[in-house]
Amino acid sequence: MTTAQRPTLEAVARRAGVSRATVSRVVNGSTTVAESIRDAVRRAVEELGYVPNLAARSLVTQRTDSVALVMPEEATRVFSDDQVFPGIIRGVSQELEAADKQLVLMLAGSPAGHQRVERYTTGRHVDGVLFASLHGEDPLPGTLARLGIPVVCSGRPLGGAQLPYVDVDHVGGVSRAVRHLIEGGRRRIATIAGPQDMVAGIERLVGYRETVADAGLPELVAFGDFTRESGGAAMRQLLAEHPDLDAVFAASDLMAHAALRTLRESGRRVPADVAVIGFDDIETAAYTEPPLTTVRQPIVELGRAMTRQLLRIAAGEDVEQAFILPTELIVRDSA
Amino acid sequence: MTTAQRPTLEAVARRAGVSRATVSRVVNGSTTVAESIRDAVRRAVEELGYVPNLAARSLVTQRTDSVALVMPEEATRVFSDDQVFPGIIRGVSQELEAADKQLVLMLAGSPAGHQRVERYTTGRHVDGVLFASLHGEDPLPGTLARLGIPVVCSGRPLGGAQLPYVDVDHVGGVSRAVRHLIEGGRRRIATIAGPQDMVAGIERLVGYRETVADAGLPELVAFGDFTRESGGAAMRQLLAEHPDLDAVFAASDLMAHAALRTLRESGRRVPADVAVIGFDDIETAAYTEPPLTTVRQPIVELGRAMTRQLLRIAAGEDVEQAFILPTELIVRDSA
DNA sequence: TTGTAAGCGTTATCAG
DNA sequence: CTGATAACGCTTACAA
Repeated sequence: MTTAQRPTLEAVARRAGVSRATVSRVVNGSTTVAESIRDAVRRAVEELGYVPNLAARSLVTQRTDSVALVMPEEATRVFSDDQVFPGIIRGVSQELEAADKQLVLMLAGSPAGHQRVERYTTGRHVDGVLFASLHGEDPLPGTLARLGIPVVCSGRPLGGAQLPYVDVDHVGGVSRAVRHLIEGGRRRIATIAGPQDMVAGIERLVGYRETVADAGLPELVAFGDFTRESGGAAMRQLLAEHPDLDAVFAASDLMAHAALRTLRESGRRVPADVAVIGFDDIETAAYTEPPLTTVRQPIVELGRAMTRQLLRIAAGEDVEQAFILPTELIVRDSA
Repeated sequence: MTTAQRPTLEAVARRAGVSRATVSRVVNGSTTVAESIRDAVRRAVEELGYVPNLAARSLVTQRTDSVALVMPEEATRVFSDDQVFPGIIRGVSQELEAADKQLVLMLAGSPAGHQRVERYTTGRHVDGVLFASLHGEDPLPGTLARLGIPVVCSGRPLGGAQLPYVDVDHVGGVSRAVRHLIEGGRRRIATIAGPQDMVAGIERLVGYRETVADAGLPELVAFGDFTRESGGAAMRQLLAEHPDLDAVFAASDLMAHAALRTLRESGRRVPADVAVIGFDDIETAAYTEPPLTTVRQPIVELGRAMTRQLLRIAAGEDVEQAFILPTELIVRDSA
């Protein structure tokens, strides 16, 4: 260890011939410092390569200038080629950078991981916590909120907790997609629904159900968990149960992708025999065979919006409990 | 703000009827504490819901128990459906969790972002820094190493710095792939190379060049930047310049995916007319049309290996400068 | 084995 | 506008 002693405020103060307090003021941009002294301090900081010790600072300010982003991990999908989580990370990261805060990423898959997250976040080691897409009714967000720690979730928290969240308009997007199928003359429209322990899975199914019901069409439902593998299985099940289906809305692009392949293997042409629409608009969607019509959700923007809300809460502002971003139907060749 | 005063060591000490030092010992697992006292302290900790203040702790220990993972961001590919970066994040995260350290994620795209990273990491706010796939000759890793801050890179650092790194066997993997093409009777084997300011791009091209040269075959090269879009353009260029090519090795699966589509649009059949092999083995590879033969790299393991090396360095151990993980050819239908 | 006490590097509160 | 000085919560010699 080349313990190149880092310069402290003290060192800078000596060099600049002022007190620690003054250096602190300059470093923190206080305006009540004489021009000449400020310059001298700045020079000393520069020459010594002084960088504030954040631990010392946060010990007294009670802030850490860091924010945790908690993601469920067990699901392989977190980092499969689904771009949802990476997109959120990116949006969060952008917004945090603008606010000069650090992103602490926590994957909470295993029970042990979940405990770790709990200990860390309840321990006030971060100024706020962002939850990405929870499964089931996780009590942690509520607990944190009760402790006064700023929290924002992506997706309405299940279990009825009144926590601020940001989400996309699932129902509207799905409804738009299903209506597109109906307008295209489809009458036996099936859906490959997502997991029913996640808001995204639940709401997209609601959107499907409402829309086919409004049109007086039957419900043809199979379930998946957003992954390709599950999508393929669900598609096979649908074909077995309803060989005459003429359209499928899949609650994720990955499932839609697998459905495309399953349909091809079963001898169906897309979209001639069966129209397919997905949800997400991942990059792959434009490259499937045929290119996938899908519902785009502004995922990076979702991450940014979550972060902005969190920072506002941390700053003591009031924010609306729900913040919903629009979705958009991207029409390609599959429907 | 429900400033529910968090209990401090002091509070626990009072409650347990011992000194702060003793509580500290128990909390940190010192063995030199009497059984009975330990239990009493544990109970007090439990009852008060005490969680150590990390800032205070790191102020005295000079450790932060956190590690930074720096990734270039400007490239859209960081969070496109390329699974490289997410995979690394996951591996790093797993290993860090085992070591009970936090992951601080830093995207260093813009010059401003890069500066932020520099300030933060040189400021010793983390116990070590992991660099994921740098572009060009970034001086930062070397600077940090000189400051005595543990550093590990993914991929041999360009510019000749003697820094510890972990990488996969690019050359071996590509060589294996190209030989597979040759064994399949291909003689006009082209490559869509990656960016030449990244080790992965450089080494994969080297692997191609060496192998075709050994076989006395011509070099047919076009460049991309690992993205789908660039892969499509490169494929078109190759077809224009060498309409008689009978195989393509693309330095990334995304580029291979786009090549597949471009070949189809040009009326070529894969693999009948042109065989295609990619690199990465992203999940999508199994779902392309036709399914993509590719070189698999153990990307999560890469993240884990980087982290393990970093932790060893931080613990004062010596580590080998290069740690290379094997790659594997996954044969599907495209070649 | 346990307690005392001295910092760790900042910021914040007062005087001056 | 500037400088002492007291926290902030914890670890760690050193004593007892």
